Amino acid sequence: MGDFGGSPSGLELTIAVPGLSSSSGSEGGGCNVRELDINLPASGVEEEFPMGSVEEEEEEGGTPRPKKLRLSKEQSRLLEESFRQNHTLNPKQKGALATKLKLRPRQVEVWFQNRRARTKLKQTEMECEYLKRCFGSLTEENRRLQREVEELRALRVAPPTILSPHTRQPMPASALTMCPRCERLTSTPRAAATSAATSTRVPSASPFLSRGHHPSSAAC
DNA sequence: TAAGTCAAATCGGGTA
DNA sequence: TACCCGATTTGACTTA
Repeated sequence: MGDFGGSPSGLELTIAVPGLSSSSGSEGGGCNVRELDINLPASGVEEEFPMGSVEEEEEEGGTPRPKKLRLSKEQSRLLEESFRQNHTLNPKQKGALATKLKLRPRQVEVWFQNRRARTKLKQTEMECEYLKRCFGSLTEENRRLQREVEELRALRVAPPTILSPHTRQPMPASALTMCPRCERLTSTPRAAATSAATSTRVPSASPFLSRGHHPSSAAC
């Protein structure tokens, strides 16, 4: 069971979560319940209202009437249909629907309340799943950035002397920028030129130097 | 047959 | 006061 077209308990979900398609579903695996048609005076008890109606107190010695209403498929279908059109009912609609379904208005009202609750619960579950996934990817991203920070800190402890690729002169770290595409350190020709005049450091290799980094990047 | 699931119904509080 | 909502209870039904 478990979809809207046919299922009495299918949930209509409209959650707007990127990358999530609303999979309604599943629930009520056991809705192949015995269709006790509460509208039929089968047990000779009720005509208008199925159970718990105001006027019917238990008649002694009679066949025990079902204690709990199970809506027929047709009733559920009509209720679902009307729920799809409107998630709340005004008193007029409620009365009309109740008459149509041969239920008490209160029962229609309760059905809509429970239906709204189920919809909300389902939406909350889906949001929860989505947020879990967000948390996972953000944790991963955080780890990656932490590693990067540590690597950069290591560079600061023993400041590398980087040769300008343009002038072959050592340049200060302040003249370096990060290429946003390939995430390597690089320098602008202007910075390299100015650094050439001031720096006197001995060259050493750096794994972050822009050797072979992305050539078409703007920062490169 | 006990445990689990689903949905109808109830209860109590908040609100327009 | 009627209505809604969240929490809870209750009973029908399924499943392991």
